[in-house]
Amino acid sequence: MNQPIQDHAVSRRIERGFFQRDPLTCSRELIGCTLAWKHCAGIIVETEAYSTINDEASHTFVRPSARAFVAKHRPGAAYVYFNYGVHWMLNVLVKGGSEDGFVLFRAIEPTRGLHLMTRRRFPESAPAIRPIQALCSGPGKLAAALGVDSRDHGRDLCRGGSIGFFLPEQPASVVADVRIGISKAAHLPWRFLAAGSPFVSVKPRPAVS
DNA sequence: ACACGGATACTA
DNA sequence: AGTATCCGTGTC
Repeated sequence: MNQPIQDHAVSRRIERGFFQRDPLTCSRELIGCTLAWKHCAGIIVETEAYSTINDEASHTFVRPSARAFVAKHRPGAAYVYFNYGVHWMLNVLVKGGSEDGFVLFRAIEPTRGLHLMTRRRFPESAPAIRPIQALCSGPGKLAAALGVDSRDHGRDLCRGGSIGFFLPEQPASVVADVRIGISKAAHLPWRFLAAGSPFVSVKPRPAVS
């Protein structure tokens, strides 16, 4: 259990240049990649894109502090914030392409550190059979399972070590859908999911034909 | 359907 | 200071 990242995976580590592109491209291409976070890891199965350009749902639209964050950090920096007084949200800054913005991580398929993630998510519970599909099936769940909090705000996710992103053996099949849980600019199809994955927060609505 | 709960950025 | 808003989850 808790095996370190394999050598072949290390060679597939995503470098900073990956995040020097626009939010939509990064959000789409991160689907199927592995997010490694210390002793835990999972396959990214759901993301959302937020842009600093004409996106009312982005923090940068109304928060000077978010705009300052974009200005001060390099692409690949973690943007972490507390929402609804309850949950931490993990984003990564993308910067230097046609548009700057963020990718919000909404769900991963857990692959490593399952016991640790389960303990973090259900600290008071006795060991019980939990549906693994629901362990990281939402941005708040994901951050809680990985132990993400304010200390990770601004962290460089491209420095190597036990935290980082890794390309899959082969590209995933990706589906696009509208973003979830937002009150503004909710019609934009900027949510990306691994096709058919049971580990997502909300299944995509069927495509209209 | 609803309670839970804090950071941020307003108004004054 | 007080108020409005917010990219959610679990339980009712």
